Amino acid sequence: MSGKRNLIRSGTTVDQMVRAISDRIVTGFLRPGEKLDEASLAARFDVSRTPIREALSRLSAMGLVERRPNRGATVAVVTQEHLASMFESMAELEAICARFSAERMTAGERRTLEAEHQASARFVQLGAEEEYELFNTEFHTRLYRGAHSKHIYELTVMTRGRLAPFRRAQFMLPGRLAQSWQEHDAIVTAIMRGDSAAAGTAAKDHVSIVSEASAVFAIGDRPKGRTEPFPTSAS
Amino acid sequence: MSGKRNLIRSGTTVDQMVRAISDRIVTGFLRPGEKLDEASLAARFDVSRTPIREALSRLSAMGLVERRPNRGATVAVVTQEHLASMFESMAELEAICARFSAERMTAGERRTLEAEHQASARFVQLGAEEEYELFNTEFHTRLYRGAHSKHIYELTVMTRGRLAPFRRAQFMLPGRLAQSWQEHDAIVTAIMRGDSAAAGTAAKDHVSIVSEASAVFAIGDRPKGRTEPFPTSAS
DNA sequence: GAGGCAAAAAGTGTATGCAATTGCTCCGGC
DNA sequence: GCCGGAGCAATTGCATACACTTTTTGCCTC
Repeated sequence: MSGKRNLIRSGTTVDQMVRAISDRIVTGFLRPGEKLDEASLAARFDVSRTPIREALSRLSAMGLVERRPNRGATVAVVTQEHLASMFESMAELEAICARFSAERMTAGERRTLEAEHQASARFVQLGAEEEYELFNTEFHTRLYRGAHSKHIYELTVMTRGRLAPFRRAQFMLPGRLAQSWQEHDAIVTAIMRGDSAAAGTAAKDHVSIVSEASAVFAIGDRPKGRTEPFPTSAS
Repeated sequence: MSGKRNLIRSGTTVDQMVRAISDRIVTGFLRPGEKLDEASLAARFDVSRTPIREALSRLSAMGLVERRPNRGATVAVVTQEHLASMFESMAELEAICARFSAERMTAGERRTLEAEHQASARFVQLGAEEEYELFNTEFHTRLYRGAHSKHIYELTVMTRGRLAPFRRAQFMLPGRLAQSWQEHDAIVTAIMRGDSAAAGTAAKDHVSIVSEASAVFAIGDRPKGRTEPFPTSAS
């Protein structure tokens, strides 16, 4: 009743539903294991069941909800173990990307990577977390692209997307910005040297540290009812 | 018209459509880049557009078709490069699984792995390709499970599923059975020793060789109109 | 004759209604 | 008192109808 969808910014209806539902899951408004009734959701957002169904499909593919035929959908229960497993995978994937980047990046790609990385030092000095976070995403994307392997890229981006809800607060920790830059520096240096092994381990360590900083934010541990909006797409 | 769906064995209608369409893609009856019109497909299989749409969504998630909003779906064009990228990813993923298996498998898992592997030697002697192929799938699944990392497992199984259409003929090559067993043996030996590095490289090499044997079978290279049935699910 | 605009046709996206499956409750039997 | 089955309610799956977007086609203008 209260959900007037013409207020929410556009895109196809399904996209809106995906955003709306994933937001409610990620913010803890919908608790893990909770049943997602199609009719209720449709009524809640004032749309028909059709886009809800498709949204649930997509969310299922994203790993945020689980669907069983003829039995409806529930909010995915992400255990501490599963979360750890995802971070672990992320570390391995980033390591692969870094290794491949060290071997395969073109001269131009290397130049840009290094230049942008050096430029980001400014954000660290200023303590500009917002801007650094933005750069950070771009930095990693550059690494994924540099691997020159479309499928690795897809796997990595997908995994990052699944992890996005859990890593929001990583730069809140004091000194994290400077440390992150140092870790990036190790990766960049190794890549510039073409040292794939070093690049791989540096990348893996980088993610592992982020992992530890974020592990506290498992969905199940979050208090109910948080409603502030934030982007769920990791871009 | 000709598509009597009550003859096709059961499961939900969407499942049938997924099977039917993916079969037609994989057998080359539907060519890469070809437009998939929802209405036509619905008429062809004598169902409504609703399950067709959901099937296309799933196939899109599987990577077999590509969808663009408001512009319909097309059969995914898998280039030689993309295929190589998938095999490369597969090699890396299997390497990770093997490494983790070497480190984390329980005593029971190791015992079973070794026992089953030894038992499979019999299939090699007999030249029982069918049975060996079945065992082979199970062997690799055991490896993925042994990594004790749910997300790595998911990524690996997903990638294997995407590759399944392209690796059918790998055991047709003469001597491939025996060679495959030898490669498995190297992996198993390393895992039993707990030598994760050796297990990783052995697994990577194993996949790389399979990759070379299968690379010829890119979808684009296949003649049109092949209709013999074969399983599309990699189980 | 070429380019562009507009209207119609084709096709996707969404809504609604009906069929089928699941899970539950209630009744009867052991 | 407990277990099992039949009927019923609730919910998902599928079909059909309608709305909107995109693309094509044909006409008009330059």
